[in-house]
Amino acid sequence: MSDHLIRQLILRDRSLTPASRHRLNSGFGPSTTVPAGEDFVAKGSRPKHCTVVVSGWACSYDTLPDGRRQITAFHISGDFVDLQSFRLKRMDQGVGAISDCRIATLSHAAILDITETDPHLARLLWLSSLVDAAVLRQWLLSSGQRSALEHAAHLLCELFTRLRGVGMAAPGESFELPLSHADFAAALGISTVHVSRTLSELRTLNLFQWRGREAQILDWEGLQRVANFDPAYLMLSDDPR
Amino acid sequence: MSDHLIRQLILRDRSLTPASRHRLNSGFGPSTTVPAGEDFVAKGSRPKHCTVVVSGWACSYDTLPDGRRQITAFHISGDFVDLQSFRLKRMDQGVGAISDCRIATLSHAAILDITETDPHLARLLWLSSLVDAAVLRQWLLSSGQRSALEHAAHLLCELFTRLRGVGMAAPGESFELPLSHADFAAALGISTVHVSRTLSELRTLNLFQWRGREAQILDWEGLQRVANFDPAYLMLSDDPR
DNA sequence: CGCCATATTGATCGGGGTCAACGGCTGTGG
DNA sequence: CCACAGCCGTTGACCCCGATCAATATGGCG
Repeated sequence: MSDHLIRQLILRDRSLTPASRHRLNSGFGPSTTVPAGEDFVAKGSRPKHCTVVVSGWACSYDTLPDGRRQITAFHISGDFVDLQSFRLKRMDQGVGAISDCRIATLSHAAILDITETDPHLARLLWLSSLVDAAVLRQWLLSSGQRSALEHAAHLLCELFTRLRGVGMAAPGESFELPLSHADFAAALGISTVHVSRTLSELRTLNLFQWRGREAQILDWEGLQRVANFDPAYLMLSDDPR
Repeated sequence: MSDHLIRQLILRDRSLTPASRHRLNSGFGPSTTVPAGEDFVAKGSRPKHCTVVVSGWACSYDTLPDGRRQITAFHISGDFVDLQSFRLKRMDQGVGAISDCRIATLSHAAILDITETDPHLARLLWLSSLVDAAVLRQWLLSSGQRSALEHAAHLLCELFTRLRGVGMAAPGESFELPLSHADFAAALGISTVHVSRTLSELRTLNLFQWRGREAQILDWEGLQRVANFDPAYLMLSDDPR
């Protein structure tokens, strides 16, 4: 179990005690691997545990009967992919691997026990699901009000900020973005053709470039300005403001 | 304090004890009134309590600097409007009254105490925020993939089902829908002009009609079919399935 | 090397936006 | 009791962002 989960939690609450950290870590089973493209949580299932991404990229998605597909979240190293399953019981969406992934699970029984005996840690898990919801609200704002260019820029700002939170990206450097244009399109709610045109516009504006699995932000200030991005909702920095 | 909040919680967990119910209820301050159109939770504020709608309709929304506005949730009687403020501290959106509202508040201190000493009730509050997130995922799916007609139908199905949950709507009867077309448009992410056209199409299809504040579903099965609506995500029925 | 996925580019189409004029309701003051 | 204002909803005309269709690169991999 990599420590990216703990690292994210500490970014959100410095007062997490070593005892709680250890307790959380020791609750996980051994990590397993999932090949790219394979689902590891099925829509409609009733999981008995919650899953964390240890390495690689995954996404949550929902589909309409005729095949239209909406990605509702991207999950990177250290993210819970289905914390909601602890209480919702039945998955209202599927979760699949985008790249080859390693994943680890924490049983619902263990989480129940945390809520009974470690309220501080329990509140932190609750916070984690609240941040997921805050991200969803931003996606909804983007989907409803932002243009394709603004929407793409905003999503890239979000992903970069989150990757930075677990040390997988740094300002000025390129970072790994193992998505296909089809994934990106399913997250933005636009066609793959328009993804291609939108990315080429971002490149033309000297804001962002992406070739294969390697992406790079060329103008961080400019990209945030286009997107109207404010990272506060991600709760990944300690500055109290 | 009306009992719609408790009613909703019990729909989601029958095992809520009378002691917990009483404890929750007695934590609320006296209810106050808010006139239609007025905001009662400001974006960027740091609330010290969470607010519940006792009667009337409210909405959460976010705006872009140039004025584009996205409603992210409608709140009816018995709904928490900002449960996330308990942990997120800073509101990432505003909440305003759509019709004249009565509201009541529960201090963060009281919620903190609940998490320390009544884990069962705490889990139920957590569930409540998880259902809010499930609703958001449906809104995102609608916004990204459904046509305006499907999207409108889906939102109407959601609202009707939730109103029924608190006894404010019944199959075959008309119900109060105190929204303007502008509100509806800001929730769907379309223009008011297109709201008008879309509603007129629903009327033409004999699915739904709405005049002034009074709305009526003409064909519940048909409306759900157009919307591809499955109420399971709202967690408002007890059937275990 | 050749295959199949994925990405790009061009041409055309269409859902929904924008602009504008009009109609209907409600409230307020004369 | 009417006049009129203001807001909200409706309808028509036209426009544009992004969808769709189609042809053409590109590239990872057996």
